[in-house]
Amino acid sequence: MSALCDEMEKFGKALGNACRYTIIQSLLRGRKTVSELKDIVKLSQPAVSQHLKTLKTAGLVIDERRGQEVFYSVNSEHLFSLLAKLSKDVNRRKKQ
Amino acid sequence: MSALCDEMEKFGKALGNACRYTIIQSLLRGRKTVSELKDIVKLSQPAVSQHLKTLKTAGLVIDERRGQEVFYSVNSEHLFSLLAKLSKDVNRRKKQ
DNA sequence: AGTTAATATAAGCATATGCTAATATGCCTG
DNA sequence: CAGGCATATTAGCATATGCTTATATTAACT
Repeated sequence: MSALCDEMEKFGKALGNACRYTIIQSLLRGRKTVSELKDIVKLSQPAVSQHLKTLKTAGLVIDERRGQEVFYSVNSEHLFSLLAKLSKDVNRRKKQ
Repeated sequence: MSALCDEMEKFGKALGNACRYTIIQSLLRGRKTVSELKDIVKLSQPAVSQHLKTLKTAGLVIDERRGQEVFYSVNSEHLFSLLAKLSKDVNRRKKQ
């Protein structure tokens, strides 16, 4: 399938999990460390790291190390662009 | 997790599969029967029916029987509302 | 260098997902 | 009502996903 389809598939998979959706929602309110996210979603640290890896692979989050902590934040540009593409598709549909 | 989260999770899972995404894209261009969709995504009929069931459960498509055929089309209202919710979340994020 | 804190990675396992093959259901037509 | 389509459902299986536990990495501090 196409590259866009691939992108959307990753986007969907990222969104298609309650924990990851919660993480994105949290990060939309401001960047957070892995520990902070761990407390929010109430999962083990490795589980959170794994979810963050999935989100990063989907291009939805960005990580930035500060000393021993790693801050995660949403990749707004990419998120915007995905939403824009989706909206475009939906809005230009033929009426039935 | 919340009902919205649940809704988004289903939305994500629905989108998070190349075939289902292709099906939605096709349906956005007009309603189609299961057979037509089968030819488009090049999967077996049962596989397509199963994907359609997933999409229906997520509220993304509507089915309508006409004789022995069943026409599927996108549930525009729900799709709009989901996209609107997502966009709202993304747009009201705090700048960092 | 040794220790501790924060995070990442790996291995293992249970459950979920996505297919196929087989069968059931619903609708039309003779 | 028998036969044939179109679609749905079921069972079974292979692979993917999401966790846990254990271990590795990276950075700060002494």
